[in-house]
Amino acid sequence: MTPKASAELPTPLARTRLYEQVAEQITTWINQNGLKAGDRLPPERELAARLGVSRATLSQALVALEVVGVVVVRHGDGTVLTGRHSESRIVEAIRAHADRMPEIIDIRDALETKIAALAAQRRTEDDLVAIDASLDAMAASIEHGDRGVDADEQFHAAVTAAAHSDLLARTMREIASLIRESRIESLSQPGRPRNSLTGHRAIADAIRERDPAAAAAAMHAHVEMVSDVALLRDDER
Amino acid sequence: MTPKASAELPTPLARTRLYEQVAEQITTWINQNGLKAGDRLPPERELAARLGVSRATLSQALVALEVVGVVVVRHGDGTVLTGRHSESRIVEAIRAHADRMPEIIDIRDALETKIAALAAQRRTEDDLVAIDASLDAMAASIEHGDRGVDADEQFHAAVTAAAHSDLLARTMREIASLIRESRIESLSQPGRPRNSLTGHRAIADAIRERDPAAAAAAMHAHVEMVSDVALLRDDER
DNA sequence: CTGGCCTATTGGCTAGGCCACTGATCCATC
DNA sequence: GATGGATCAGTGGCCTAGCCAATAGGCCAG
Repeated sequence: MTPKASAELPTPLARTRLYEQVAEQITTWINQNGLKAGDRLPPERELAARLGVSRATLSQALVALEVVGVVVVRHGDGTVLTGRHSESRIVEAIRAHADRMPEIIDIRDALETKIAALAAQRRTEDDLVAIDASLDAMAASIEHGDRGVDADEQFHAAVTAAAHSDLLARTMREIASLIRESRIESLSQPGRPRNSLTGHRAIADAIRERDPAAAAAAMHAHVEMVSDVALLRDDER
Repeated sequence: MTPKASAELPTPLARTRLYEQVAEQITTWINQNGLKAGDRLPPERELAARLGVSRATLSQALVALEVVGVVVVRHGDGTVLTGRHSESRIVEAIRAHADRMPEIIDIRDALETKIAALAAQRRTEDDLVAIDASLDAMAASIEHGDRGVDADEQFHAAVTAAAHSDLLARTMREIASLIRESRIESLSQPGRPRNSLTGHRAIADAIRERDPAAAAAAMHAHVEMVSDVALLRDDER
């Protein structure tokens, strides 16, 4: 059988489910009206009527959008749009718990310490150049009275790159936005940026010397230092 | 503001929607029964009845699982499992690179070492009981000439729970399937299960003694030991 | 101004039902 | 024997109708 089947005649036929179309319509509507994070969708009953579908179907569409991270449905309140469309599930879950700063520090410590150690073992000359550049950028930034948030991120990114581990890098990226928040808080404290820079230099030196243990220790100390701002807000740990 | 915030009163309250729990149960069930791609879920009517929810709710759960890519629901036919489970983007990316065993070990070392240290600080008596139970299970399993893969996972899960960090636990879960592969490989080597058990005991003891440094060291040694099977296949590290 | 209470609004979930699709089987036709 | 149509059981798609539960905001007593 299947004599020729030359041309692609069979055309599997795109069978879409209603909820998919509804979800599509909703996102389109959102974009057309330029709705932003925090804005509310109409009540389910109304929206369902307006779209000409049952509430059950609309509900499925909302579940889909919720899973994808476009909206968050709040019982008794309504359906609101989320900002950053697709953060990882991890991040969403944590953000929901609000003040998880201690946990963020924990995982950051876990990952960055290992990253520092690996960087010390694997760094190339190019990696070193990138790290040094970020150090200079931070120094200059502080000189300008800036907090050096960007340069700080740049440094950690450079070290992460030097570790040459995709998995670790990706995982760091997943929780990056969470870390960024704690970073800003920390660097906002007086004198913090300069202390942070000192910590960075110690880490960079250890990496330069290819000393994994020292790099890990320096990074650990750095993360600890950076974290106590969080401890101030939440001393139950 | 933030008057005291002493005890953990606020209790953000984990409000989960029913469909989420249902989806969770289904995936759990899938894993427990070792269902693979192409296998079929029971009919909606039956499954709904078995789970004690309405068909509408089950349908929402299926939509969620479909969006995440776990299953594909076919009108008139049934619900079938797809290949690549609901693995995170990280996992997918890594798996694409196939032999990333070394990286898996890196991140596992990073996370589990920290988890062990935290567990030593935070473990409750209940945690200890769970850990000991997994130890016993593994011993019994080995006695039966088994490889003790399940008990091994149980142990690590118990330790992770003892660390009391959602973020860390979730991240571990994200890469769990990756780790599982390396685990099976390792435990398949002759004598490995017994060595592994010894390592577990050392970790458990350190946690019992509330000695974070020792726990971290023991876990690190354990991960290293477990890993050299990977090194055999890939010594470029 | 605080705290308790009420109520309208809005989502959560269920029950039950009919329709549409799929696959297997049977059968008439060629 | 092969082909194509009809049928039927099983399964998902979607709907209607309705009650429950959470939220926010207003009102009132202290």
